[in-house]
Amino acid sequence: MDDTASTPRSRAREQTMRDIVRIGREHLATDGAAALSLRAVARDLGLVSSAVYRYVASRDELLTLLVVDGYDELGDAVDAALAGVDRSDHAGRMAAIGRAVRAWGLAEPATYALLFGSPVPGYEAPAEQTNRPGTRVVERLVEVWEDAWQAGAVRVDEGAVSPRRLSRDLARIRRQMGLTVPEQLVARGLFAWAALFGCVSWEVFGQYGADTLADPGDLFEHHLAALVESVGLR
Amino acid sequence: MDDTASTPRSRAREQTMRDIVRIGREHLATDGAAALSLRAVARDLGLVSSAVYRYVASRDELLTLLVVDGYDELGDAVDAALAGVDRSDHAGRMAAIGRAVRAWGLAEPATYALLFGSPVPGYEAPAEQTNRPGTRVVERLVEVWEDAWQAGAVRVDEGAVSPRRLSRDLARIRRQMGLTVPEQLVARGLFAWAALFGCVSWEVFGQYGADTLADPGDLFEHHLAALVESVGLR
DNA sequence: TGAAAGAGAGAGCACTGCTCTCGTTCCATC
DNA sequence: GATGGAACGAGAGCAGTGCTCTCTCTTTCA
Repeated sequence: MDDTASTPRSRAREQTMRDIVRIGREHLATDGAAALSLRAVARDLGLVSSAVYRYVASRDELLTLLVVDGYDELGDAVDAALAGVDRSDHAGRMAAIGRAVRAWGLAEPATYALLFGSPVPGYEAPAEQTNRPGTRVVERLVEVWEDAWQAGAVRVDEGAVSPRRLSRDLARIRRQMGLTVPEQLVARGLFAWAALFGCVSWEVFGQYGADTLADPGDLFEHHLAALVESVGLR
Repeated sequence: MDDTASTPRSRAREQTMRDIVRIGREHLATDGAAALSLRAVARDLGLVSSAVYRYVASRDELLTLLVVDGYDELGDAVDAALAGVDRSDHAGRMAAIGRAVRAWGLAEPATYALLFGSPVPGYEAPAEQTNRPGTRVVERLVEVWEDAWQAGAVRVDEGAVSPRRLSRDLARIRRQMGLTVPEQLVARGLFAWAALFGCVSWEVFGQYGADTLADPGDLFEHHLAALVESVGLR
């Protein structure tokens, strides 16, 4: 709590920081990451462009703020969705995560694109700020699979994965995350993770084409079934 | 053949157009789509910026040229990969398509991002120019599944897909493409299509993290097995 | 109370996409 | 074969961008 050290100036500063992120998100939503302009944010803020550099060192740093903000919002959405599903309903929990990701991606396509679309050229999200919020979703997925495994609700080969090089990597991941699931399930989990976001991206980015599907949500439910099946949940 | 109507000027024009696309691709590869600058292309071409507007109406039109060029190169890569696989080896053909997409994506990440990553804000690829080259890969995939189905090499539910709204869409797609495969396989095909590109995007866009895997190609082979399985190929 | 730090304004640099005008060069048609 | 028109390249210019530097004024804290 540094409320104790709060002066009028420091409070004003925090408010301005919040405003910058808020306005930045609005611009991101309307114009996309490539067109995100510090000058335009400054204008909306009623400041001259140079003044915002008191708060944000560069355009890239603003992007980082928006990345962290986006990951957190997505993480919160997933957590909220999971709150309504029984812990023993593993397939239901996995589907809930998928639906939450899809719903958030469709609601915030620009932020979704910033997080999961093309990397912004010349910009690398600083790992120390984005790693933790950025792994919230996959952590939840892993939790579901681990729960399901321990409940005996996963049908999967238990043999080692080939080649040995991959098997070593999967074993290390297992160890680092403290999992009891077999290597095969780690591999299938990585597949389901990438495939889930592939399905969502395909829809958010409009790859299906405009008039192909009456309601893409119907197809997504079908995709979810395939994803649940791919990790062997029953 | 409009070689007959070829004048020195028209030939020079065609050469300049080719140069613009070539230099544009170089800039795309080094700086990404967002940083693609007509002025920089003009400089490399030895022209003043306004002169390139004689050839390309706008930055967006240059993007369209690069999109078409990219789709065609990817399509050629997939066709070349398929040429080496026996027509009756359906799983092998599907895997070959996947490997070709992955290899091309890793070799041309900027163009891959332009085609399959975040949409460029304010830019919509004109369907009449990009539709045909843009559907070459999925057409090949569909061919493989259709072949496999007709050879009795697919294990899939034959019942109608629910809900009825989705079933109607899938039936229409079946009809429009002249397929004999059941609706369930169309749905699974759409899943495999999106999931395949999800797996490739995850790798090209660096979502796995830098030091997670010794050779991501090993994991991709595992992903391919899951994809083949997801459409019921045997 | 006075020095230090924070905040905003404004000018400026190099860059962008794009438009307009101006001579020059080529080419098809009379 | 001359000629009018189209194509071409250059250059200036507009409005925008990220970012830096300097200047002034205000707040904070010792």
